[in-house]
Amino acid sequence: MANAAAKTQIRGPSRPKGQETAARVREAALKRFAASGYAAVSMREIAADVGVRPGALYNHFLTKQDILKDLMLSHMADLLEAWDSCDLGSDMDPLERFVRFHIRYHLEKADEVFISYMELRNLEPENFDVVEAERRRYEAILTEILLEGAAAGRYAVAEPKVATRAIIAMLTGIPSWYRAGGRLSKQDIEELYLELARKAVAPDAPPSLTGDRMT
Amino acid sequence: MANAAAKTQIRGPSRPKGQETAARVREAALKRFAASGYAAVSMREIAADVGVRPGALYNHFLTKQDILKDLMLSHMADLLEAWDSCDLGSDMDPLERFVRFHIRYHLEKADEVFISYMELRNLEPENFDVVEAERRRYEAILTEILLEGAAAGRYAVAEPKVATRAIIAMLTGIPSWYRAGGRLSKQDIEELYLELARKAVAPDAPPSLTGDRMT
Amino acid sequence: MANAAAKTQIRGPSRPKGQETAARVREAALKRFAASGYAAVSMREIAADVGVRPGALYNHFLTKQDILKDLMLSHMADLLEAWDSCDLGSDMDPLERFVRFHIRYHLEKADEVFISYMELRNLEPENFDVVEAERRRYEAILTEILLEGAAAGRYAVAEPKVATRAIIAMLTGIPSWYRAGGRLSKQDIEELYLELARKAVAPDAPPSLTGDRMT
Amino acid sequence: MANAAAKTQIRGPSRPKGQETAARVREAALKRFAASGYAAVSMREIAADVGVRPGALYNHFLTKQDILKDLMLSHMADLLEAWDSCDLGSDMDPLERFVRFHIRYHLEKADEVFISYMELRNLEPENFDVVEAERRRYEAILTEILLEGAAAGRYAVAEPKVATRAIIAMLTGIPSWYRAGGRLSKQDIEELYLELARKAVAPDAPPSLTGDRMT
DNA sequence: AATGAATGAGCATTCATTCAT
DNA sequence: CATGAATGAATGCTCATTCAT
Repeated sequence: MANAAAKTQIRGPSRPKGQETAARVREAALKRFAASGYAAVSMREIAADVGVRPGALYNHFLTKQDILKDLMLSHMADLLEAWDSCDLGSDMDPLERFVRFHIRYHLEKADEVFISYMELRNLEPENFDVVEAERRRYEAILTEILLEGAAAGRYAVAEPKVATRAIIAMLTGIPSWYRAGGRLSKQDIEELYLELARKAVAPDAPPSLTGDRMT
Repeated sequence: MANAAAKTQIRGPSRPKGQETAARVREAALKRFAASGYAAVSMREIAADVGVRPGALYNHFLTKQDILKDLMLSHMADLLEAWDSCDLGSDMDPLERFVRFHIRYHLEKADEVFISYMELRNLEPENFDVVEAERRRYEAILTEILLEGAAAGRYAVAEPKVATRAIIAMLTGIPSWYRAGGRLSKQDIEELYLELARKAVAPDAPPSLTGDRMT
Repeated sequence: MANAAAKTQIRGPSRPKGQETAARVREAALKRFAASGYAAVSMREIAADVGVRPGALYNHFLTKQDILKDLMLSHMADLLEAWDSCDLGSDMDPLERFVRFHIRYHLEKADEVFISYMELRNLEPENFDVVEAERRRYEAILTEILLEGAAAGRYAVAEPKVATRAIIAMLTGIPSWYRAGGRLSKQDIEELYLELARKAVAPDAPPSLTGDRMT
Repeated sequence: MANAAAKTQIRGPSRPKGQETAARVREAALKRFAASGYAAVSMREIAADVGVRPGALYNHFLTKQDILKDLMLSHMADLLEAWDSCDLGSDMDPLERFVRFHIRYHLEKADEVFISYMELRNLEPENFDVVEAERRRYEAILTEILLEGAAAGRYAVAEPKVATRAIIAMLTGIPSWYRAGGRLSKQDIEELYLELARKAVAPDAPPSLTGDRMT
């Protein structure tokens, strides 16, 4: 967790009120931004959600932009940290591991993911650059997996960077249509997308009948 | 062309001034909405781009919402119409045809495509429903292709609807990173994504012949 | 008159409403700024005085600062113009002419004068510089009078610039205590200050009894 | 020293911390008020200058208005007290003594003097009345000097109260343009203004002897 | 078809001040 | 004495929209 909220307990619970409020602001803003978009959300609405007067928000965030920045930066940090401490079996095929991790994380943190894509253009350039750098770091993880796998002959990818973007776009689209309680469970979706991704980069299927593939 | 403008073109160039203005409004709004988002764009900005006072916009569109609706509805109509009159060889494999069409169209109409994804939530429910219906019609085209291809044994897709969304998400992500003049040409990209899509739904290497693979 | 209001009649009374409103805004702002100070006056108050909603003010002035700038710049321009077209007998002693003009003008335009002194620090640097330049031009008029008079032996001034500031400060103080209907009429005040100013720069009184002054 | 701080100094340095803070608040407020005007200065700014949080100011002053009142009342008291204990030779001509005292005091306490003129209108009526009374007391000093001098034939003043205001306005204008290190030293200015003031109220050259002037 | 002026609601933000800790 | 958090009101300004001209 890279949330600013994490700093709460430094000096014990001496002044927990403000930290709680800040956390509730983050929470309310996240939902509102995801639902209506940054520009369409007013500080008044966030304040009302939190149960506080608008002016009080400024005890916790300098500006509205600062709330967005906080949400997006901590989301990216959380994502990378979550991958680093991903507890999916390390014996699993790396692509499978990445796909399963990505789907699970993106379904769990749908709002964070959504605004991190939708609100990029509302970030001030400096913050935009930070988020972009983190995004590239995340993509690099998959690119590296593809490169290594290709070198080992497990995958066939002409352009690992392109394949990276293609797979990530494919997976990231899931939360936009997945609805809990639908026909397909998260498990089902995970398996289906895993197969699509795996096949997309699979070594070329032997021209059907050529048994000479043991090279 | 499904642009509202087209609908009144019937009587020749009798009233070219207003039509022209309306077209310039559409053009300006399209660029602004794509760049900053519907909520962040003001009628004043659009008017300034067009070279007209804000009030004049209301001679051409009832409301700001109406401009968005016009752009999104006509985009969806244009997209479906473009598919219907797609001139890619009808002897081409249907999936290949769809992929090539989709990539070309989405790279050519990047702004329209972008806002049709980003601004869905800013559409009033009624307009939203129309756009959604069109989108489903478009997706149904690919789903149908996959179903038919699967029936013919050309593709293997466990869940054609899921595969549809996966492929479309994959392809639609292209304009977000493609830059003209980059290392890869549109042609290159088309081939790369075509291969990814094709393999993703390729029939599993016939189990009979894969016993010699490193299971 | 250098007031923007003067531009009103360019194209006949075709759109007189806006010009009238702008004039009323200037008038209301002038009184409020003089009474309470620029920083303490709200756009809402001005709008209420004018009988208009706050937003309407922005059809006539870009910002609150712009109103202040308009008032101060046009005051300085008016002042210099008034001096140029001053109809006090040109046969009058120049100092007398300046003193009478200054007192009359400053008693007539008390509010404008007041804010032009009090609100200098609330002007943005660029506008401040303009006003300061005008003020120096105005002071230069008196300095020139003193210099010429001294050269002609009519006045004795060791430092014309210092004497200028001294006299102007003395005269400009009048509106801060003068109240119409008081014991002294404007006429009285004019004569009294004229005498003080005249004597202040009078050639040194001959050490009382030395009749040798005909040099 | 008439500072409110002085009034609680009775028990020695028993509580130096609070006294120090109050003094620093006064100091910071003085500079800010002089630079930007009372209305344009926020308690937050003062607090920041002092190195304290806004709420802490209220341990030393009841309100923002109270700080202004404190500064202005103590300035007027200090001014009168300084005159009373003025150490300029008592054999000096009283007008000269007043002029020299006034210039020196006003150049030394430029900020205090400045706000005591500029912020009068921001004083609540009660405090305003007190300051006005003190100001009249101060002016009365010069009026008395002129009256006595006139009675003794040393000066000629038709209206001592008018002359008082004229001279004080003249002298008080100095700090608005004087800059240390300029061409004229404080000494120079003192002499120049002294001469102007002296001559302004000088007895008319005895009419009997002025027949030879260029009437 | 376009303008200039207006509206009424809303915006992000700041303010002086309070008060429990 | 100082703090951090809050309030309630206000601030300058922008907005989509209307409408007489």
